[in-house]
Amino acid sequence: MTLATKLAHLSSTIKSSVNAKPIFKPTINLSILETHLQKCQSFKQFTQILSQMILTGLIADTFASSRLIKFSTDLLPFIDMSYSFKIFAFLESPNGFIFNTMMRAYIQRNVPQKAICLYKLMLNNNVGVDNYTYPLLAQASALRLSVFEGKLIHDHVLKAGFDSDVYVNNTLINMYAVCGDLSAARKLFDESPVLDLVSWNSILAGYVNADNVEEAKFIYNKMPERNIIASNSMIVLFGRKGNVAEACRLFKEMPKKDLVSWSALISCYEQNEMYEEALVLFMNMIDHRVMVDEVVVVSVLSACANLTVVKTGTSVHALAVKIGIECYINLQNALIHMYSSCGEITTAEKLFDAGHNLDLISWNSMISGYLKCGSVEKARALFDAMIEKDVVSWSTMISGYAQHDQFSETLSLFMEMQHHGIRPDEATLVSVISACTHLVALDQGKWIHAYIRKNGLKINSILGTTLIDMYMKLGCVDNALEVFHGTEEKGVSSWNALIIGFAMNGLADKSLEMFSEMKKSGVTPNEITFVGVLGACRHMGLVDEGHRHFNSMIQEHRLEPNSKHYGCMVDLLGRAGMLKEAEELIESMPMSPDVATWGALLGACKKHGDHEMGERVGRKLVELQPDHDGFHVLLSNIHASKGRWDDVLEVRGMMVRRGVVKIPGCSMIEANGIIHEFLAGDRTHPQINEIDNMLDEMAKKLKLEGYAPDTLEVAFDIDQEEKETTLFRHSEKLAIAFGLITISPPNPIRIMKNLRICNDCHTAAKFISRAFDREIVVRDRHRFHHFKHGSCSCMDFW
DNA sequence: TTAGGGTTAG
Repeated sequence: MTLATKLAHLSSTIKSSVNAKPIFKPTINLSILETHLQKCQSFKQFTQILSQMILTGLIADTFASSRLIKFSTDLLPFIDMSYSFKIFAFLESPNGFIFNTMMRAYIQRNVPQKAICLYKLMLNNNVGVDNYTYPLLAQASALRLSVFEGKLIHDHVLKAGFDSDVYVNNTLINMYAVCGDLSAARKLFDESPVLDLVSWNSILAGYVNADNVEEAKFIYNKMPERNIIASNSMIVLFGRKGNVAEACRLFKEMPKKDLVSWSALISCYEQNEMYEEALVLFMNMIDHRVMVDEVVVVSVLSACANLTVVKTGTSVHALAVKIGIECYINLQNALIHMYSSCGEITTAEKLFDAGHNLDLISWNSMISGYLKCGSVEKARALFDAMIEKDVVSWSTMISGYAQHDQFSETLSLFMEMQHHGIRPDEATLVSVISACTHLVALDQGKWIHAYIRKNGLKINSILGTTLIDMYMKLGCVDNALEVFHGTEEKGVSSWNALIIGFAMNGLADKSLEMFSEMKKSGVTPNEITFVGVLGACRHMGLVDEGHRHFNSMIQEHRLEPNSKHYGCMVDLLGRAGMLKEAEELIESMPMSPDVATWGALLGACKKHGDHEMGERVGRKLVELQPDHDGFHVLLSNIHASKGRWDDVLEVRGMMVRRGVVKIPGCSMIEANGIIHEFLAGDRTHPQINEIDNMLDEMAKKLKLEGYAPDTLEVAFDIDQEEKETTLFRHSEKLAIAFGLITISPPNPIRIMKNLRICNDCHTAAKFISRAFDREIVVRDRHRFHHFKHGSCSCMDFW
């Protein structure tokens, strides 16, 4: 559309929109126009001025119409841009001034493409461009992030001969920098005949935003004059790069600081997880009577959220109200986030309900707040109510499920996320993988690993650790190793996952080997490392080596052993039959021994048949934790193994009186992507008949192999044959039978049990692995058992 | 004659 047709088209619109018949005789002229416009209070008054201008013909005066356009686009908030454009289009021959004003208005409203269109219109209609036009065009290209367009503008600048105008050059430098073409920006900067402070700041900003510390430092050091904006940018850059010391040094050296300087350093602390320092500096800032605004308050609130200091957060909130900045959307987000992070969900709820036009961040904060205080359902309801969700919303909800042990929901929500085409990030995948681990969903876990590889996602230290942990816990040692070697940033946790994983899988020597390799590579072991190392010794029965590591932990690495480490040692000694030493170690503990430690000793008593000590420890334990099912069961089993059925009944009676419910043994197995669960004696599985047949076949084959049921495991006073039947319907055996039917060789049959595998099932599994020539992997509450050719990786030491 | 401007930092 040419300008002429455009004008013709629009002049009819504008004529009908203004009051063509003013009540008063039109009196307007150039000398009073400015006063009228300044006094103009409403759209109606404005249309009266406009109609008077049309009727008097004043509109044809370019100066008058340029004032009209300036007021309508910039000074009168009740006139919208489309109306201004109608006036503009109505003008017979707008000059360069008027074009520039319109372009500026479009750029301010973030519609740069219209500014570019106007420029084309200018060229087509031979409207003279000037040195004010090009900075606007450079800015428009910068907003559109189009170097292509920016280069064209640059060409026009050269042709039109404005290349020695410092404004023009500065906006072009900025355009190149914003669009990421730093070499073009630098070339222009180096070749520009005119440079001022803004030129230096613009090129510096380019390097700062590109995180190019070298070049930024070079420019900063060469600047003819240190200016506050440049120093502020450098603080920001150092902060982003984690170089807090440099940022601090620069801040201290600055002869003059402004609000942004303080705020930059506070945010630097906040970004580098130095939350306390951020708060201290903020207090300092207030003491120095520096003005505070909403940006710095947002940083400070985030620090409060991370430190969960709701008291400080509340006073910062009060300050925000006092200085009248609480209406800012970012501030509202920060407040809601702070309160919900601190567990003050009711306060967060109030702000959330009262706020309007709150953005995604607030919704996400509320979801995580609800999850933090355990209201999974409320979180889900809010999540479902969201019209727009981002990856954070999905990840928050997904990890919420995982944190509340709702692993099936974790996976199904992840599937839904995929369905919506949302790309998961590392945080999402960590939760999903951990859910796979808990559900023994190896196929799904492998699928996610493949997804990571296919999509080229970076395996950072946390994600790597989660994957290693999954493969180890699912008995896939080789895959775990492969992930470990493929992880670039190996943190102490990556090593830990490997050390613990090897130990768990019965490869204690590998575990200890890794430990020395870890030390060689310069990674400092932590408490968790020693849980793995001592665990490895425990699984192998390496009493001396265990002692050595335990002592080195204290003497060499200056780590304080916690109850877990003591528990390991007690278990190690106890299993080796050194019951006396184990009991002494418990008594020497600096902290009061936890139930797990006593439990380890109780287990050892049972194993070594120390009835006297077992009873003593057992009674202590049931007193210590009267609601714990396992200890009652263990105590009653000790009695049962001695055939003391009266005592068994007494313990069982105690359990009934105390309302202790024995957690039923449950085995899980994944087949074709579906998780199947079996309880002892379970007959609910749809393929129960086939399973029954397989159980019969198993029984026959096992008898031939010489298997004898270990009826001592059945702690009920029932007859022998009945005991054998009960034994043969243990959940592990049901799962193995099901595995034999559904999982084709050579794939191993992988089973997870919530409790420890019982003696008889352990023996039976060994026999089955030989009789059926199948590999069986059972992960129980404690560790792994890889059954192959009639023996187990734990070498019967568990 | 009168009128209009650019850039950077938390």
